[in-house]
Amino acid sequence: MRDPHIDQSAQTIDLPCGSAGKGRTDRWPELLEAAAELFAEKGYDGTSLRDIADRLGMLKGSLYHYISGKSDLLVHVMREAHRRGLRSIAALAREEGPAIERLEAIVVAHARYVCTERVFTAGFFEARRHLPEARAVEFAADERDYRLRVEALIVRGQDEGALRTDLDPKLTALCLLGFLNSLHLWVRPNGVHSIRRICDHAVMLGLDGLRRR
Amino acid sequence: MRDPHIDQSAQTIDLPCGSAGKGRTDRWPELLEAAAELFAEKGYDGTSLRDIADRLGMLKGSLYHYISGKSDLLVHVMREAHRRGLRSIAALAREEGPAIERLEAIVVAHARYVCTERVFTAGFFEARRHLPEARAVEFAADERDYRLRVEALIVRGQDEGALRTDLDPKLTALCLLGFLNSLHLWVRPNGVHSIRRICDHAVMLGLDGLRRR
DNA sequence: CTATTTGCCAAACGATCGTTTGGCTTGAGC
DNA sequence: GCTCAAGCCAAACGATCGTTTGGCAAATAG
Repeated sequence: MRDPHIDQSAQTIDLPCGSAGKGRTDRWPELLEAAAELFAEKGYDGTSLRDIADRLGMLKGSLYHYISGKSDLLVHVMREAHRRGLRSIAALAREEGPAIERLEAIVVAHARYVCTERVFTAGFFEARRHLPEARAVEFAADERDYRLRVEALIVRGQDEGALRTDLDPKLTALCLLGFLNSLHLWVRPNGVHSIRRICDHAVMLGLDGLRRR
Repeated sequence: MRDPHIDQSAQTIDLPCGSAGKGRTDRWPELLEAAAELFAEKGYDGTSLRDIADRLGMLKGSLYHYISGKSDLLVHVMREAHRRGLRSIAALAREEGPAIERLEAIVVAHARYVCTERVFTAGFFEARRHLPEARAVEFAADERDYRLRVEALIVRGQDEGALRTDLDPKLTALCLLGFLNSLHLWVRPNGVHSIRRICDHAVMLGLDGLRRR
């Protein structure tokens, strides 16, 4: 069986399917979206291949033309989530300028991504839970790198006099990122609060604090 | 089959088992702890009754002397989590005194509970996902009540001049509680950070903010 | 002592799971 | 027109799931 997805380089942003064909139907994007959506909604173990196939209007056995197995979808959901947001957000941590401004930009971008790409964010964390250790390391390095850069920004913010010095950089980074990564758990797609306001409040809670100055 | 658990009033703090017996083995607490632990670790659908029975050293069929079915465990895990912490934490929101002090007390107590009772907190949110709508309303009312009280405290804190007035009370309460409820996702039981320090940082992030004053 | 209940085992049930196989249909390339 | 691969259906596989049933051994009550 063909499997153009497994070996696809994580560096490219091309669709995992090597569809250079012209008029052929290729439902890989649909499959990926359906898998992420169902994983986010019902969990990995709670989603059967039949559920996914139903959403595409096909039988579960037919999915094996696109994937090598159910666990295969986990990796691709994570890669897609990774591709859609984490990489570009992490890039913000590498730019220059005052640390406090970089932190603000990161918080806003991270919050915006988690809120707008709710499905893939939830799918990402759901997938990570069920990924075997060997597969998880592929993404763990990037996450760790991202967290360390935020940590470094906090340290630099302290040195530059913008951030209070009585907090532990690592613990603070964990709190901040943990908070941002949990937004998708309660933010609702068509909720009463606009994403813009949610991002504003994320900055207020994360950086400014609630206390009056 | 007996089922002393289903009809047990949610008001008492007695163990769900009516074990007035003297020397009998009654492994209900073990069962509850094992279920919560496995649900938190592997998820509800990822945990089989055989997994739970194995941890107690018995066969899966034997569990039906304690429960009426697998979904039954969900309700009991949530009730236990509810009993252990949420009720006492919510009580803090009803006490008197300056709003800002009440908020601080709530944040500390909530963070401490989520960190110390990691298993039942994770089990609580895992259980809530898989609870049928009809069962979920039993707990939704308490959660909503708790959130509304935090909201009211934020409003009062604004009126008293302790909190900044440019934030939306409801959205802020959602952010704050969402942050606290997500601590269990990355806090590790025997991690390098003490619970005390984690609580301190939760207050810093949630109330004081990171910026230097 | 006997009678009854508790706690658990042993075995089986139907249902559903992920996965495999073989074949049909359609459209592209030569 | 022929060839070949893509895309999907149909049917089956063994494994595991939650659940039920019958029964045995020990402890309790009378």
